Formats: sequence, C-alpha cells, structure tokens
Amino acid sequence: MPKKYGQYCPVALAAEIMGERWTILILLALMDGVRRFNDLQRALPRISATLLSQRLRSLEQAGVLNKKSVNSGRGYEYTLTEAGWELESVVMGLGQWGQRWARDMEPDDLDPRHLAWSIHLRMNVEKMPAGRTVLQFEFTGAPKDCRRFWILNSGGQIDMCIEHPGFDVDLTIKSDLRRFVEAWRGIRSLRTELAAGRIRLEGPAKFKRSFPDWLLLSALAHVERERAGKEHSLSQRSKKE
Amino acid sequence: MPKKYGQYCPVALAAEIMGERWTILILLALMDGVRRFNDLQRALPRISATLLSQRLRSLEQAGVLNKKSVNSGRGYEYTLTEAGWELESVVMGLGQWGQRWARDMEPDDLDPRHLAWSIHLRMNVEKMPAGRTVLQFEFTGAPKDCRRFWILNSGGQIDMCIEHPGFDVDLTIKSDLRRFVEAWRGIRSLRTELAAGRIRLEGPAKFKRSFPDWLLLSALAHVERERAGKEHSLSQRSKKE
DNA sequence: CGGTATCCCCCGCGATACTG
DNA sequence: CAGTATCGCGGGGGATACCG
Repeated sequence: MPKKYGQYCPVALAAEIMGERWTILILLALMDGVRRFNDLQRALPRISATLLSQRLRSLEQAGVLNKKSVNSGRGYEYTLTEAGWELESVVMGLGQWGQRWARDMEPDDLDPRHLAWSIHLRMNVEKMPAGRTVLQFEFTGAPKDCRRFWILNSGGQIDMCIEHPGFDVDLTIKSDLRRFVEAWRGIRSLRTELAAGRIRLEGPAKFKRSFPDWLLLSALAHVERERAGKEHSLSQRSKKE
Repeated sequence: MPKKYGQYCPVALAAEIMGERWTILILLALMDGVRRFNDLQRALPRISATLLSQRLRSLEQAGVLNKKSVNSGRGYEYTLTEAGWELESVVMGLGQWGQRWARDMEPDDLDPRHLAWSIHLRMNVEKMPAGRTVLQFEFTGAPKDCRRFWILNSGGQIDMCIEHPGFDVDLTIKSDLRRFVEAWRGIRSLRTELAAGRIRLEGPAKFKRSFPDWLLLSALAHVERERAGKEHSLSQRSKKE
C-alpha cells in the first residue's frame, strides 16, 4: 500500500503512484511496448524481481495496467490501460526535461545492460542487410563483467545478448562507454566521433559505411541540452588532444 | 543523496528528482507562488520540517530552485529556476491525470488544513466586498481538531487561520467535508449542492448570493473525471434521499 | 519565527529460497 | 522460466531538542 499525502489534491493522488521509486521507469518500458516480466527486468537491470512484482501489482490496482495470463506460454502479459496511456505525455515530458536539465552522468549511471536494451529497441531494421547480422559492442571504462554485448538482427527480428551468441560477428563497435552514451543521447555527434576515430568500427567497409543508419539513437537525442556540464569540458579537452 | 537507477536515460535522471516523496508537491506549491518555508509547511501540512528542509536542499542542488536569504526578515526565499519552471507542464499534466483517473478519496485524504490553504490561494478578491470579510468554514466528517477554519479578506489581502481570528464572522459555510471537497474539485456542482442545502450558508442574504463568485474552485475543476468512483454511488444515494 | 542536528524506530527493499 | 513468500538489514524520515 503506497504511502499517502493526506491531500485530496489530484496532483498528490497522482504523485502517490508516480512518486514511488521505479514506477516511472516501469511505465516508460511499458510505453516502449515491453510486456513480459523478464523483458521488464532486462529493461531495468537493477530492479529486483520482488520489487518489480510489487510495483506491477500496485499499478494494476491503480488501474494503470492490465495483467493477463498468456494462454500459450507461462506467466503474464502486462499492458497499459487507457488511464496508463494518458500518462505517456507526463513521462515523455519528464524525459524532455531530463535531456535538457538533468545532472551530468556519473560512471555508475552508464550500465551497459540498459544501453544494450535501449539500442536493441531502436535498431533501424529496414536499413540493415537481409538475413542475419551480428553487432558486437566493446566498451572501455565499463565494469569488467559487462564490457561487451551483442545485437543480432535475424531477418528483421532484433535481439540482444549479454553472453556471446555463438555466431560470427559482422561488425564490432569500440568506444569509451561514456563517449558512446553521449553520442547515443545526442549530446555529441555520432558521425563526428566516428570520423575522429573516438568511436571505432571494425568490419567490412560497406557495414562500416552504413552503420550510422542502423542506429536510431535515443528518442530524445534531438532535444537540445541546456545545462552546461562535464561533457563540454571533455569535448574541449578532446579538441586539444 | 538521492538513490540512483544506474541508467543514463533522461527519464531516469529526471525521475531521481521527481520520484522522491513530496518533491512533486513542493514543486507544485512553488509554482503556486509560495516562497517561504513556513508557507510551504502550511501548503503541505503533513511534511515534517526535517524532510522539507532536506528536499529543498536537494532541489537546490539539482538546479531546480534558488535559495536566497531575505535581507529584511529572517530565513530564506525559495524560487524556481528556469529549469524548475520547465517542470510546470509535467506537474500540471500529472494533476490533469489525477483529476481524471486517480483513485477515490478516502477520509484520510481530506485534511482540512490543506483545503484551507488551497481555498485561500484561489479567492476571487475582486468579487468580494471592500474592507474586511471573514468567512468561517465548518465541516462534519472531519477530525475533531480541525473541523473549522477561517478565510479573511482584509482589503484585498487573503489570509487563512486555523485558530479563530478574533474578528466577527460575516458568512459561515457548513458542509460535510467530503461533499465540499468534491464540489471544490468540480466532481459535484457547488451551486447544485448549495441549492439542495447540502452545503449551507449562514449570513446576510447578499453574501450568500454572491459567495459562489468568491470561490474560484480548484484549478483543475474543469477537467472531467473519467474514472467512475464512489462519488457516483453517493450522488445516486443522495438522489434517493 | 525559520530552520538544523540527533536519535531511533519502522518498513522498503535485496537476497535467498521456494513453487507450478 | 515466471514469478511469489520469507527473512533480515539499512536508511529514510518522524519526534524532539536545539540554535540564531
């Protein structure tokens, strides 16, 4: 049972839901089309199963999502209700604000598992070669146990792996993690970083050439950042290098 | 230090701030023009001084508000920064959602102290008599220690009191608390409740007549509620009475 | 009045083990 | 695999006292 504010105010009633830890991010994932418990955990690598379960239950109670058992297969599917979808503008508004004004990223914010999930949601399949393509991402400046991940396109179906998928790699992307995330977020230009060799590609020339078209970048990449931060000083340093 | 999500995602970074208990309501109060610590406590009767202080500090750190010492007088003034004002659409969006979809109010949500604060912020001074006018609100269905409060207009300056202000009362408003709050929120019609005598006025006829114009109602009263709730069954019962 | 430091309790949450 | 119960701890936050 969520804690209450003792106010009839609609903002307070809404804040009882949205103001609970993780809830906003769960809603964002559902808005991205994620429906299964396991996928929610992959979208939010640091949430525990217990807590995710609790939050889903209270969101169901609040009338924000529906939980339906899946007839073929185990478990449930979680989908937003009409009320849930009406929170989309709020969540997106928060995202825009975050892109413009949120604090600078710290090393701990750069969990590559979440990055992998985001990327795999926003691959531009139509620009990719038919058949199977395997991308390998390799980062410096990341925790040892998740320096690499793989994105697979198998005939239009995109998957992500934390473990090596076993197939041959078609294209490898190497970068400092922070730098790549800044490009992903639109704080730096991906093409500039590629041209300068600070994000490096290894593989056939035709893949290297079209790779920038495969990656759609963060949905908020086009929103201009207002808050001047560390990334500026970094980019000035890199100019001096 | 707020808990983090381990994600670079702008929504997550923004949610670190907005997802903390009370923060949204503090921002709402600031957007209503409240600037002083004490007034914030009156707007949010159930927050403790300790916690309010903490939250104000972390909002300052986040670049959402400025804290300036007041030259004449003690204490500080808290005002939103440009970044803070850009959260207005998010907070208002939440309010709209709350008005449309939030759960029904329970008795514990009806704290009259917060109601008094809201009302005093939205009195239509220009429609009120010149000079001093004293309104007394009396509720049934409220906790003993706050069944009454007073709203004063002193030459265009509106104040609220929890204790009897000492002046003669010009108009008394009597109602069941829940019913009045539902009228305030626009879930019921104030004029209908007045006409039916379920919200009663006591005082000179000219005041009774113009009272509905003095009260601006909640800023969200015009937003139509979608979620069918207890208030409907209540209103059906009242029709049968 | 306008806040800040301290103490201490409670519950939110992670880890673990469990079930269909 | 897709979740759910149980247990134990850590810290968030309320009460209180204190300071300017």
